[in-house]
Amino acid sequence: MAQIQHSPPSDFIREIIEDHSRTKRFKGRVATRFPPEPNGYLHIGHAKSVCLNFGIAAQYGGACNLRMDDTDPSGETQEYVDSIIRDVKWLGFDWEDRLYYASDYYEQLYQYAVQLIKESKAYVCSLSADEIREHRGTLTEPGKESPYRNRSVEENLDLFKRMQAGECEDGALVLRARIDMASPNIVMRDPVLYRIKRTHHYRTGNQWCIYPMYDFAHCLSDSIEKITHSICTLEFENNRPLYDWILDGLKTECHPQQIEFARLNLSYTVLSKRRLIELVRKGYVTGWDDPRMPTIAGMRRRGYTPEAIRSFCERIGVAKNDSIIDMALLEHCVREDLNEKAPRVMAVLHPLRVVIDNYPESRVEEFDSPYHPQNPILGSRKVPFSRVLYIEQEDFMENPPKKFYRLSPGREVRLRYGYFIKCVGVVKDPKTGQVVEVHCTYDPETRSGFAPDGRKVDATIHWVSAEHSISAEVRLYDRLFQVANPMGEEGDFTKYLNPKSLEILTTCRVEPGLATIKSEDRFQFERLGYFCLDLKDSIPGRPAFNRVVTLRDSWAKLAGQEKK
RNA sequence: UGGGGUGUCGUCAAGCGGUAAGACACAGGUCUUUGGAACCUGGAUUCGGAGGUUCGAAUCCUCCCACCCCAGCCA
Repeated sequence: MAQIQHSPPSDFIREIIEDHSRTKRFKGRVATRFPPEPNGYLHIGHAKSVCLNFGIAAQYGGACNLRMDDTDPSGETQEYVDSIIRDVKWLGFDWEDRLYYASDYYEQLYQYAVQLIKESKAYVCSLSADEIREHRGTLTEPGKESPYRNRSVEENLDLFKRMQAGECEDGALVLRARIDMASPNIVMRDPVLYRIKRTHHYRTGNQWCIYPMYDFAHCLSDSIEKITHSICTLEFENNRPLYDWILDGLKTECHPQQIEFARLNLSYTVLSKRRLIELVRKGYVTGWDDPRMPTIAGMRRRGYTPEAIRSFCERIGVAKNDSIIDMALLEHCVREDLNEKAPRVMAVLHPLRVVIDNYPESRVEEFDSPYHPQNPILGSRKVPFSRVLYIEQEDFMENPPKKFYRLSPGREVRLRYGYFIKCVGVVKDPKTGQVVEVHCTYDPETRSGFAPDGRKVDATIHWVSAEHSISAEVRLYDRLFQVANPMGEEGDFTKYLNPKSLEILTTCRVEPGLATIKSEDRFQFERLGYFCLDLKDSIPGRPAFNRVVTLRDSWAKLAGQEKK
């Protein structure tokens, strides 16, 4: 099976890097980093950034660091660090020994701040948070200078030391950059560099009570790690002048180039950490790894493969346009990957009892059934066949419409890997009129799947032997939201949650071979979709499967059109 | 009504002054022991709009319009 070859990715960021290579801007060196804040789980949007940063490093012979951007102790935890490490690794990337923490730079960062003060480029401000906001001005009006802006270097040094020593209340003092209160760019109006926060830090404990702000910590962390290209999302474009101002002011040896790209948006879901946390906290989903979540952990549990996610991240491209990618593309990537490598097995989600009237009561046959129609390397297994079977309720219709060509009274179909059967009667529930059992006859001459007389059959349906199949739970997942862009609609986004995003089926029957699997391997349940064993919820003898994605279904499309 | 960005098919996205790639989606068709997969075909006379420069403009210039980001001691 040929691997799908995609053209080598090219985008404006790689163009910039190649330009830098030509002009020897960084002596031809390329170093990137993926810098998540450990205050939540990674999602598919992060995956885009991970693939970009690690991908670029690999492509240009450089390295990509994994850095925890942990500069705000509230909300950051070791659990999140662990999940990030697990997820990036699972995605298939390797940072070798380059796992860094901004919190490991606190001492250096502090010294840099002292240097800035000594050069009169930063000052300690005694204004309250409210006052600072009032002084900041608005989008159209310049700000006012703080009355503390011209404290002497000595006083600033002393005050900053006291901040650090824990002599002040939270919020009493902040360290600010002395830039320009009249700047049209609000970020440059004497931004706060350090704040006092007596909060326990998951790594440094109570060692520090002052913490650097993002703008101060990030550029310097990049510089300390000798990053060449600091790739981030568009909302930081306004912050780039500050990034450069700090590094210029400190005359650091390494001054990385910040480059911004558009963050990923995906239709029918939300991709902001705030919103995802809300879904988890308020119990709309069962956790960060709920298979409906767009988190790496959720998609993994759902059954998405790292290869599919990487392929998706490559195909969506990298640009500066705000965009919403169609979820259908992600699903396509998942199908494309799973089509190639998922073994085919048979499972009946909504069982309908079928009795083969002319098949001997106690007889059992085994049909050798290949795991993959195009790839014999995957091998085959034996599937037991007997007089009583289950087929999919949907595969039988007593009064079929024109284009329905599965089983119905008087019609003949092929059982996958087995005989032709013909419907000769139905048994109905006397109360409801529902068909509860279908009677068929089989043609012993069609064991090969073909009739010696050359007659054809319109459909092939899947089945399991009633006696030999095992019971399973199957969860059918659908899109989390009912609307393509929940954040673009009126009111609270949770209003648009899809009430049918999860359907739990408890009466499914699967072929016996599935009783013993233990890994998170994915299968194709023939004609239904791709399914993945749920390690968390399976119990011995009763597996639970998550539907990764359906197969493309032109019948459903047809049937849906006729309803309209 | 400041500053920073972005506008090319339904959704993404190439294009870098020489006459609109590709992918997904969609619509037809071939094939088929999965109504799957695979394969073939179809689609922007036009690039947010209006002017201008040019033999020639999605690409250059001018003006206009729309959308996104910024007034956390979050990142």
